Amino acid sequence: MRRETAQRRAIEKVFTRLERPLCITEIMEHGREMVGTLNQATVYRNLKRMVASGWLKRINHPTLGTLWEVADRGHHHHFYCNVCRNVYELPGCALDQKNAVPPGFEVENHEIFISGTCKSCLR
Amino acid sequence: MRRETAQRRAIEKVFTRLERPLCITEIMEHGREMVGTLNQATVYRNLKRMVASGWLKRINHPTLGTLWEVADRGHHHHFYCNVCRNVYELPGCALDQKNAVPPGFEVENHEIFISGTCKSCLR
DNA sequence: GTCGTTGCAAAGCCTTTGCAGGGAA
DNA sequence: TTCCCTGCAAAGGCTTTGCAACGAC
Repeated sequence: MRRETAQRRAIEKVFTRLERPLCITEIMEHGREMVGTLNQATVYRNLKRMVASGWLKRINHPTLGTLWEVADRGHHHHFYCNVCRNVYELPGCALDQKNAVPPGFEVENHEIFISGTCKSCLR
Repeated sequence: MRRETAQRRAIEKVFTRLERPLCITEIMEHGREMVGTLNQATVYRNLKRMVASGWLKRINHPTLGTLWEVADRGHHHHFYCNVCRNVYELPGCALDQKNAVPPGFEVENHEIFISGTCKSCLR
């Protein structure tokens, strides 16, 4: 049976507080503020379980490498600002599913990564 | 000055012959058919130079990890078949650029990875 | 002969795994 | 008390780097 531990609660809190996709370093840093002894192996093990349970989603970002985010946010994609290096969640989906693949192909899944300059950095 | 070597020519030939995105293992295997002593460090160094020179493009595929492909094929994206595990090049681009990002954001680049079942595997 | 390139081995990241001790139920 | 979970250290992939020898020019 699954057990509640301070480490697991800390990791969950990092995600619910920051509300954005996070890399392992960010998860470690913020998690250690709550549990000083928090170990990377523990974090990886918990992330893996949280992905398996469906609570988290693992993302392989072209620029930022591996990120994790809470899965219950509905279908969306990500924008990476080359200036401030923040990741923004893009509402909705701009993929034209009908013309995405040649006839006869069946789409099951897709990922879109957009990069550029965000609103604040453009001003 | 850049020098022509058998290793470099072999790597180039692997790409021009196979005409598809390749992982390091495939490049090594096919390259060794031409240069038996071909070393992985050599391949990585050359791939890096070929990307820097603009001849190759490095792709961080969500499922397959790092792939390299010849860059001069125009804008396109990739389809991964979950059954036969092949990567297909998708002609054109099904991204609705106008509605892709919120107003005030500027798109510079984007990548789309679609997965599903290909035509042959559906039959 | 010069110096860019290679092969080999070692090192560097990121992630996983083995193991013994610790703690939740 | 049970046995899941943690911390630590080691190991496993993938990629890069240091170095001496090689070879293109």
